[in-house]
Amino acid sequence: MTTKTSNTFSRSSLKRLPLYLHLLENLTSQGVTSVSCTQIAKEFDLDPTLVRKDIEMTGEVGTARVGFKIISLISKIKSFLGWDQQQDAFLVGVGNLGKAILGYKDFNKYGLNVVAAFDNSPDKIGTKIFGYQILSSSKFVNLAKRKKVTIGIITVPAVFAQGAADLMVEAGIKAIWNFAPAPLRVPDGIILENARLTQSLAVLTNKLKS
Amino acid sequence: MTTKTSNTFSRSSLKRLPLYLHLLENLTSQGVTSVSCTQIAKEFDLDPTLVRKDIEMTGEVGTARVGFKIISLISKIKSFLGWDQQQDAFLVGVGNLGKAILGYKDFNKYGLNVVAAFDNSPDKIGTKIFGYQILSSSKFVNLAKRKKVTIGIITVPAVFAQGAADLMVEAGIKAIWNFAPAPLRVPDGIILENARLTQSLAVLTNKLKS
DNA sequence: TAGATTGTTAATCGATTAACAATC
DNA sequence: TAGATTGTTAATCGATTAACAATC
Repeated sequence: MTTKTSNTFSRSSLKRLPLYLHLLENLTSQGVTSVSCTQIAKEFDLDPTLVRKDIEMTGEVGTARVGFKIISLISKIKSFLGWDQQQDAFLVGVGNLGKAILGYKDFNKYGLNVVAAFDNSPDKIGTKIFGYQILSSSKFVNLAKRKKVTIGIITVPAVFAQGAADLMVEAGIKAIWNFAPAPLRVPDGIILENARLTQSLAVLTNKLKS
Repeated sequence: MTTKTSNTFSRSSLKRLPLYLHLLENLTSQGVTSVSCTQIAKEFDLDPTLVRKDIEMTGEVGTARVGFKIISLISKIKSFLGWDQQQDAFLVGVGNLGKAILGYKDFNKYGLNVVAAFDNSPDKIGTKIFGYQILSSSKFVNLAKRKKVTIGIITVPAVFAQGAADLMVEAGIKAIWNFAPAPLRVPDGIILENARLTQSLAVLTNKLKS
């Protein structure tokens, strides 16, 4: 097999990997050392072949009749997701959701290292939240360039979201994790990942109605 | 066309509707009264036919050469998503994320009415957060039954998530919105919607790595 | 009218599932 | 060895896109 140059994987596959990872870590803590696709699949009501293909994507190879070595599989998934090393991130918008993210220390297990938080409100600038000194958004671009920050997190209200995204693009940020319920326009080459709670809620409330 | 008895719609379609809704509301506030699928599609880089099918799902019909009446379309989408009336919800787990949800007043635009919040920690029980009196989890089942609450929101740490879900099922809750990064087991018939931030983050960090 | 857009059917594409030989 | 499981190829399924007649 030749190595693909443009590795683009399906969202669906990518989103299953954290589930597997969680299970694998639980199994490890129980002393289990190997696992089969059949077992993983049963846990999440998936087809074993699907799990096998997801794992294949990470580069891990198994052993017939035995399955996969959990320790090795965990490390392959982490490295495939980029969770084996942390990327520096700046957060813009210290409202309730912004605060929640600042307070969630586990993100560093998921490749994310929030290093600074910004806001426009004079009430917030200068205060400290979960150890983060809140900075004025006007300092964003210079600081992000200087520190070569790669990820921007947007937790501002919808109307300010595009402005925040523009700042991030200007600052040379490579990926934006957007929590604002607004459609953002970013240039080609900038990775944009929307984490819109209302979309998830839409699925729930629609099903509830039926 | 006969009316389907078991209306189950694709997640992908359902998740696009809130995007359309947001745009339509913006257009309305600008005084625009009608819109075509082509316009909507362009806004989100989608195929116009896809948008047309999504809209068809809501039951709205358009006019050839003119498009759709925005006011009517908005109301059809809202009603299709169940956002034209609110469902009562109880939240369990008043950590950072739980607080953020309690503080986000806009959820009532999305069919969700958070009426009470619960926690296990004696430090939190009895305190007030964003106007919500924090109650002991031990009161959850009785209160939820009495008030006929339909939605449960789980914002506890992963290890307590299954316990919270079990409480909710016992209390006769119909749908669970789960923010804990743990796989939950619920009986058939209970709607489970996972809002897992780590899945979204996985897509972002993987792309960043390439 | 002319032509943009709807509504609808057919084609394509990609993800999931099934089948099966190889293997430990 | 026997048989469970991997790795891989083929079939299916569902979502997206293309094609096109009807219509305002």
